Parts: sequence; structure tokens; C-alpha cells
Amino acid sequence: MPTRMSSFFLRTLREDPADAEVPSHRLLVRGGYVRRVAPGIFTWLPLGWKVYRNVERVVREQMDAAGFQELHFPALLPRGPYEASNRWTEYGDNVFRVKDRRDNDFMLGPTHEEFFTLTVKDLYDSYRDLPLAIYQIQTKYRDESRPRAGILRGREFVMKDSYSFDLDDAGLDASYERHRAAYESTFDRLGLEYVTVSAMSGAMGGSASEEFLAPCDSGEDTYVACTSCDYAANAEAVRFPVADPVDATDAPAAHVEDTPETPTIQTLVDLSNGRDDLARDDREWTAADTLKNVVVMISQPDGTREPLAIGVPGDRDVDMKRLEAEFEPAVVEAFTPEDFAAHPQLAKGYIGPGEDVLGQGGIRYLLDPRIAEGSRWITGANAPGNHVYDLVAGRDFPVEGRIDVADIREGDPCPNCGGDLTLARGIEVGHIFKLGRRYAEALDLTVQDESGTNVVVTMGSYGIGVSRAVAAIVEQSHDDAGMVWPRSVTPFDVHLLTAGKSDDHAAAAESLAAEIEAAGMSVLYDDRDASAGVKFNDADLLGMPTIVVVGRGLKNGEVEVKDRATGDRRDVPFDALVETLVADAARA
RNA sequence: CGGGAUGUAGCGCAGCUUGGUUAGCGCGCCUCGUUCGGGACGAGGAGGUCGGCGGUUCGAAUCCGCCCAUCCCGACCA
Repeated sequence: MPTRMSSFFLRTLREDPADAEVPSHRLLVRGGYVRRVAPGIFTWLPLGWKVYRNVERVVREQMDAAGFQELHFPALLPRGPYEASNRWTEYGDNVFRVKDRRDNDFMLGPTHEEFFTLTVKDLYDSYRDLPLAIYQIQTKYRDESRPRAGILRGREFVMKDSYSFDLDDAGLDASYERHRAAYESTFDRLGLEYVTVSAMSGAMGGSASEEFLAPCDSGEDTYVACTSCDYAANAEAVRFPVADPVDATDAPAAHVEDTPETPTIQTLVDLSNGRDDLARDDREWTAADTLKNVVVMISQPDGTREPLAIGVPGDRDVDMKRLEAEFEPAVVEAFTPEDFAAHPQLAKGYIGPGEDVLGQGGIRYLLDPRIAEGSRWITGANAPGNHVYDLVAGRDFPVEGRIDVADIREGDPCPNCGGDLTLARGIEVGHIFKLGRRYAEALDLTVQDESGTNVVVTMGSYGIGVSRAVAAIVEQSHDDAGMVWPRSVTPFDVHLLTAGKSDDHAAAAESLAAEIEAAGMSVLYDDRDASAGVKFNDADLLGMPTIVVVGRGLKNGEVEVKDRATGDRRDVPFDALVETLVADAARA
């Protein structure tokens, strides 16, 4: 039986919801696929649920095909295991915490590493049981400080998470590769365009890590890709090589100059160019000649705070996102007036390297990799209104450490081949990484090897944002009129409507609907007593891949078949309709 | 958590500055009629704790205070 719109639980909105910004949010709400219940929490209405389940089905089929085994943990989790890995604290405000009637702590699981690990530990003891790869498709909860963009980033969302367990690094490599291949086939089937970029392993600890990003304007992740080689990385993970040392034997001695009213790079550059005693003969000073020192506070989950100074070329800013990624799970805070008061050696606006100030016994001081040993700089002289010129890195102050957190720009040299980097945005729909032994060690997951020795298991962790993928598909596949579903996840194969209200139209549509369904395709039949325009617009909005119109061609025994994606329309005789639809579906 | 904005019917909004009958418009919904291939038309109707609490006042959607909530921009993640 076709689903009849006259009785289908669906209401489309004529106007965009006021709170929806990104296309997926706007269209999913307007099309009656989802409905907001609370910030970041949504109801899946019948149409949306069909899409969601199709996505979930594809994910499950590809996991099963790869030989991974599905299980299901609770979403409501006791505190204990998270103590062992220290994450009850580390996750901070991002977890929904609840108590039972006896005042025991529970949480709504934001992730399940501990439970996978502990369950394997419970059941397995021998190397002969490995390798193992298990997964679940689970509702996860994260009390995001700022949920946004509708389904793209909710506080309740569905994630497929897998874990692999291997005896050694070679085994982990193999498990990782199997997951990568499974992910590629999954996203291919979902009709998602994606790029694979290398990524930091983030809060979970570990080594190799790659993200699957669906490129689109609403993406929250910035990634770089090289125009010359196949290098691609999340902006947070890009690491530029340390610049080669330069010869500084001819460099003049460093000299402090009186530079009043120059607390910013721009004022400093302007003053330097404007004064005869400071101006260069060969060219103008630029911001890139200055060494900018940014002081921040690194705040650990346990509450300890430590100041950190970062030196970058003055034409660059510190990218806070990259900096945060570097110190996870610690949080980076701006230096407050109180912090400055507690460090009186820091002259705001005139901070520079110096004994007991930055480095050399003072605040921990790390330099951008572009600052070569032997390079000359203008920087703060640690006194208001004073800068030091011709300060040579490595000669006048030691290079105590490096940190690569400056902003990345279009055209920056590729760390791999030196070609030009491009910047783009994408939605993280998948993430695979080699966890290593962190959880296994913390939770004491070992197996006996052939010699009877206990060996710590090495793990991999692999996620797919199932609910997020629904939104990502819309982000990539829509036009002004509405959504355009890939056939693999469409809620219905065919959207059938009558343009014309005679009994003949209805009878023809009924019989065609039955034929189409008999051929194995699902039909959403718009049998409503609405004007043709309303039906056409709803059909475009709802986005089934094929729209069949029983209209003015009826008298000739023809219907119109419209391809939602291309907009192409063809008149097809009744008796050729099913054949046409089957052929179209097969071609897609 | 910082910055900005908003809260009035299922959805989108006006009214608030300058307090005053029964709180209004469009969409959607119900009834009747007309229309019938790209969000038709007429007539009639249903639907509201005006975010909450407190205050000022003869009288508060409107003024004041506090609170709550939501959205957007920045810092976090599938």
C-alpha cells in the first residue's frame, strides 16, 4: 500500500523556521522531517525517521560486511569506570550527570570506550581471541555549551562507535585499515562527498587518526589540502616544519629603542618605518619582522593553571582552536587583568623574551616553527614604550621549545611537498584512530600471549555520526526548492501526485501506485485535495528522487516523470512507467 | 563562559517608544461555495497563562526589577 499524504503524519511549513540558519536545519524542519523539542534535542517525525533508519541500515550493513560484530551498551552509565580512566573529571560540564535514588552518580554516556574495554576484559583472556572488532549504534549525550545547526550538532545524537582489539601494533594497523575501507564504502553508499584528512587524536589520546569530512559551507571543521600532493589535514593537526637556521654572524648586536605608544604590532611597524634612526634602507618594516608574544593561561581539568607564552611572527595570530587542540583536555583561557597583576614582569604590549620573563626561568615560552635559529626580530623589551631590535633567536635568547598554533592561510606551504595549501570547511561525519594502549592500561585489559605472558591489548576507536550524516547529506544535496535525497537513503523511492481532481486522475494514480509498489519501490502518494501548485512545491521540498505526476497527460494515457535532482521531465505512457522507474533507479 | 538579539495562536510576524474596550495580521487548521499544472478566491469559524514572578498604576502585552528560556557570533566535538 502506498503511503497516502492525506493521512500521513506530516505537516510542511510554508515559511522557514526563524531559528534555523543552516540549510539542513531549515529544510528538515520545514519539510516536516524533524521537530525541535529542546536545544539540540529533536524528534524524528515519520519522514525523518525513515531517512535516519536508512542511514543507520547502510552503516550497519557495511559494518557487518566488514566482519565487525554489533552489540549494545546502555546509554545510562555508572560513574565507576570513568573514574578509572579519569574521564569523570575530564569530561567536565559536557556530560549529563544524574543520580539514582540512593544518590549514586550516573551519566548519560557521551562515549563508551570504557565499557567496550571492560566488557572485553570480562570475557577475553587469551591472544587467541584476538583480533576483535565490535560496534554499537547508540544514542549519545553531550551537554554541549552551545548546540547549534539543528541536527548537525545536537546534545542527543546517534553515533556508531567501533573498537578494535589487537595484540600488537601490526594487528592494530590492519584493524585500522579495515575500518578505513568500511568507512569509505559506507560514505560512498550514503551518497556523501567526503575527504579524508589526518587529525589530532584529541581528548581520547592515541596516535594515528583520520577524519572523514563532508565538505560544505556549514562545516565546523577547517581543513587544509595541498594543491600539489595528496596531503590533507584538519587545521588542528597541521604541523609545519621548523625553519632551517640562518647565519647570524653579520647581525648587529641587539639594541633597545625607545618606542612610545606602540602597544600593537601595527603601531610598532608604523613607528619603525617613520623614524629615520629605525627605518630600514632596503625595504619597509612589516609585521612579519616583529615577534609577537601571546600569553595565555592553560587550565587543567584538576584546576591547576599555568601561564604559557607563545612567540609567533607578528603578521600571524594564534589560532585558539589549534592551541586548544594542543593542550586537550586542558582549557586555554585568556590572560586576565588579575593574571597580569600576578606577573608584574609582563609589560602588556611590550612583552618579549628575557630572563625570568619569557623562558629562561620565567613563563614557559614556546616558539612558532617559522622562527628560525639565527633570525632577527623586533620585539618587546619588557618595559612600557620599549622594543628591542635585531634580537636574534638562539643568540640573544634560547629556543626552549616549539609550538605550531599560528593561524593557517591559503597559500601556506604544504608541510609534505612545499606546494600551496588551500583551506576549506567540512562536517566531521567519521573519525578513525589508533587509540593504542591508554584505556587498556588504565583498565588493565591484558591477554596472555603464546608464552603465557600478560600483554596489554592495543585498541582502535572508530566513530560515525549517524544522525549527523542525515543532516550532512542535506547540506550537500539540496537546492532552493528543497531537499534532494540520494536513492540509498530516500524515505520513499517515488513521490506520486495528481494534478487534477477528477475520479479518473485518482483511479489512474491508485493503479499506478500499486504497480510501482509491486515492482519493489516505495511510494508516497499525494492524494490530498490540494491545488497542483501546493503538491508540486511539497514534492520538491520533500525531495524524493523521482516525482510522478498524473495530470494533463492522462487523456493520452501518459504521466510525467520528473527527476528531482536534474529537474528533467519526461512524458511516459502508463504501461512503460514501471519499466522507466526501474531503469532510472538502476542507472543512479 | 564572553558578546549581540529575541520571547505575543501550530508556523512567520505586528502591536510596546506615547499604558486605556473584546490583543491583531499572513500562513496553516475547520465548514460551505467557486477554482483546478507551480504555494488560487470568497464567506463563515476554531485556536492565546502576550516566557515567569514581583512591582508601579484606577488600569500593564506595553513602564520598572528579578528570574527563566531561546536564537545568533566567538572558545568545545560524531
